[in-house]
Amino acid sequence: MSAEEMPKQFAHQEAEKRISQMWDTLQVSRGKVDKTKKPFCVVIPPPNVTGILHMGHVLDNVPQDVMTRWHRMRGYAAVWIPGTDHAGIATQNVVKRTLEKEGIKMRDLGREEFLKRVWAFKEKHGSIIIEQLKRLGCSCDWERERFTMDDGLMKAVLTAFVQLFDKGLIYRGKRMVNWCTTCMTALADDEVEHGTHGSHLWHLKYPLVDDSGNPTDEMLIVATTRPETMLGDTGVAVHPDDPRYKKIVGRRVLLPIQNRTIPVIADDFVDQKFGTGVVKLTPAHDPNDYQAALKHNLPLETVIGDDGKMTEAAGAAYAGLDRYQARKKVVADLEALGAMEKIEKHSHAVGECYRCKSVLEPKVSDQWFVKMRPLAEKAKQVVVDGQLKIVPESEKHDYFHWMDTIQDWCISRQLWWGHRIPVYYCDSCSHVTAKVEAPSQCEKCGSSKLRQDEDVLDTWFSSQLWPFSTLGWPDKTEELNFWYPNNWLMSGRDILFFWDARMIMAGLELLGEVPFRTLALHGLVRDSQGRKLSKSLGNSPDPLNLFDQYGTDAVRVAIALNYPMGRQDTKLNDEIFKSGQGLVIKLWNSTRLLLSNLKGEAVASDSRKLDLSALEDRWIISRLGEVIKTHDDYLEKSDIVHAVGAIRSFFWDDYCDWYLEIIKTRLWAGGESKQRALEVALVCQRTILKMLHLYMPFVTEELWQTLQQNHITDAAEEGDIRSIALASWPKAEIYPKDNDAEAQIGLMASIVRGVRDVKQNLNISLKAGLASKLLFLTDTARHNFEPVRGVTQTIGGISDIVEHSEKSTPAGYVPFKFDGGIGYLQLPQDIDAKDISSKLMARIEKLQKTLAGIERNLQNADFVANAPAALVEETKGKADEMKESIAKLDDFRKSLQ
RNA sequence: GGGCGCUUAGCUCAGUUGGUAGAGCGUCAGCCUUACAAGCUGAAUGUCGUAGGUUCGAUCCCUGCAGCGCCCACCA
Repeated sequence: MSAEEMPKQFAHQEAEKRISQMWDTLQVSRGKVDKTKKPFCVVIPPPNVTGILHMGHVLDNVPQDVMTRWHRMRGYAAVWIPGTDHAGIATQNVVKRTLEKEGIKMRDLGREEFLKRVWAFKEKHGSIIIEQLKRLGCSCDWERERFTMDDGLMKAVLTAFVQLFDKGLIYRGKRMVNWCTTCMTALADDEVEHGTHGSHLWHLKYPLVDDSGNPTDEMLIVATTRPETMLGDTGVAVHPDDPRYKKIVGRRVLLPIQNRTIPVIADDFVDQKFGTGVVKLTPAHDPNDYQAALKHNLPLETVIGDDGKMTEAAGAAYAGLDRYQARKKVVADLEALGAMEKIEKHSHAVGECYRCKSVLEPKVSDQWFVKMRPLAEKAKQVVVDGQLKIVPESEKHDYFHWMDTIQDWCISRQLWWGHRIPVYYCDSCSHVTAKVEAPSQCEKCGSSKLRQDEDVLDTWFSSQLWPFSTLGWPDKTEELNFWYPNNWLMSGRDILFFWDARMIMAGLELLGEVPFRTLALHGLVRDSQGRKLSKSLGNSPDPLNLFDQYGTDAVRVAIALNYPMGRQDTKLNDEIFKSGQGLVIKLWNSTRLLLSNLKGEAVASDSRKLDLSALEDRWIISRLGEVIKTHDDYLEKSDIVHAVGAIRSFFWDDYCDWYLEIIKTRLWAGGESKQRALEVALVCQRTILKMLHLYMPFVTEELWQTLQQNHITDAAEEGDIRSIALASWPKAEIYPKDNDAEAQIGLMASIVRGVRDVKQNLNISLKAGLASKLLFLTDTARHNFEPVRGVTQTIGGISDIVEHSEKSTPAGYVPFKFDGGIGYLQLPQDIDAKDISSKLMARIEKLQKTLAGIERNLQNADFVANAPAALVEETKGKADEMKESIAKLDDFRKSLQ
């Protein structure tokens, strides 16, 4: 594609597809074990296998792609491993609902048949999210794609279970767990979301009974938020020190409706100040009550079943009723009996299922648990001693707190879709064993009557192995040896505990080493009103639509520039994507400018040996070296916002607005000077493309290819030029820092801005070539000016510049301030003196205000005495300069009258 | 209930050895200047949440308060 053919715009839709194919062909994202290189490994947070791409994925994956591409270009043996998660509850529910639409009930189908359906569903939908990640431009090694239930990972999961089981870190126990009546499974504690609900506090009257069991007139009032559970009450508790109730401890009350008597016990878990200070005890349906019942030997009465409907034990009138219908009926029945003292408004936190949002029931059942204490200690230590870095550091607080207060992890789920727990029970001798391969007979008694546990493992049990299971663990593969620990992991801070923390514990326990060196956390994206993105609100933009509309590069760079690092969340709006698109266009057009000046000629340069005889060339090259360094320093700290921001402002402000404008005259003039300008400009352009490639892979590849086709080469290039993704990362050190050039161009820019300011204010055309005089206040400024005299005239639209050494403002000239001096611009004849005068007055007043502030400081003896001498000097200088400017402006204003 | 974070221009947010505040967007004014009007040039705008403290000097450090948000938590 030559300059003449270069389209005016980047046709992103067509180009992205073509470029993706090219990358596939060149295998740019293939990661290979190469011991001559440094390893770099990132594993993707595996999206749900049946999921579709949403903004959360974009947020997770853009920085991972940036880091992977960066390391690849820097010569690391980089690999980014993709894959998907079987997502137990979520996937099972999706398939279950799909079947229900066809009138098929999961339980009727049976376990085996149902699982066949889920696998079929997975085969059909599993590749969608992977294809979408490709569209996002993710440079994953697609040949290494894994699935948490593929054969290798299945083996890893079972091995992990068996190892932990054999170490005694996994045990089975009867506990009160969180039960979802919709998903019909137990959940771990952190799978519970707490929502505050407006509800009521019902005060029920339980009559005390006399010795022969007959109700008396003495009433005990109990307060409850769940009146339906009273059907399963097996006791009533008061605080042992509560003077109101001390004397009734040990007596019994009559439970209304059920008409049985239950004991009054004393326990100090009761809060005397809450409600009436009397707590009804429903051990089967409340964790506190359960603990109290264990202590006081109270029986369990299960009145709510696994499906959320009342059981037979609730009584014939209630059995089969939904728990909320039962609540209404219990309240009505108690009122009819005169057993309702009062009903108060009350709001309280209720546990909800993180998957289906239905209110959870506490339920006593046999479940499998992981002992977390010993694991947590180690996991905490590696962060304390810096083996594992958490970015931003502020997240450490939450991490430590979680580790400190950790409870055992319930890992068994009453689901079918997942890794079936590899535990075998012997029906003959009751021996329990865990094995990776299903045993055919009991290892203890030889019996063949073995039963495998019915439950499956929590999805997160397999996810926690991801950083090493994807590398082949438990086998000792060369990948595992080379790429473990991973270098960097990015995740939303919402899964810090679900996933990140558990990977750390699992990695330490099973491999004896941290799973990754750096854990980078990001906040969430919200809509323009600050609300969470959700399907139900309809405020979640479909990333694929955004890719179509703005181009994938625009979306990626917009996200990078607005990245919610750490704690803060980021609000999304169309503006950021539009400005991302603006950057794509700017990049495109800057390349067009250079190519249109080539006229098809090849430009072979060597970025190590540029002819930098022109000042502006020295300047931009100096700035270029600086920005590479700045960018890399930021990325080293995982600070993607400032990293990409540094390139953006270099590209737009320094390179486009100043450098390209300055060299235009050389480009038009032709000759040797033009050739040198092109060489320097193209070195910059190519370097900018490389740096922006991390963020905008498609358009930079397209432009890179265009440069290649135009035979624009760099002898210093060390990478594979067939794709920019394989090219070598720019080296800051080959671009000489030039402080003089920076000071000189800085001075030029300052004078030009002053002239433009005057012209704009006086409604003079920017092109009008007016004469100017300059009064230098420092020798440095005088010295720095000579080399930029020509450029200043050209860029500033100044016909002639002479030095002015007198104190007074020359007649017919208007003064302006620049860094290191005062300039005077010749005034055209035809200007409105009155208008200018008032504008000047306003400006003078503003300056005087600032000056007053500075002088107050100087007049303060304490400041002069205590502040550093250099600062005092600097402040004095500032005050003098400002006084000078004010005087000049005022002289000029007077001269107009 | 406990812990943490945030509060800076109209909006979204930067701002570390404490020295009188910046960007992008928006607004206003002027430019179709032969890469880009999705562009260029310039301008306006702030008691840096509030009340104190430390200091010569506080957006920055300390304390109280208010508002907002997040995480954790078995108060029926």
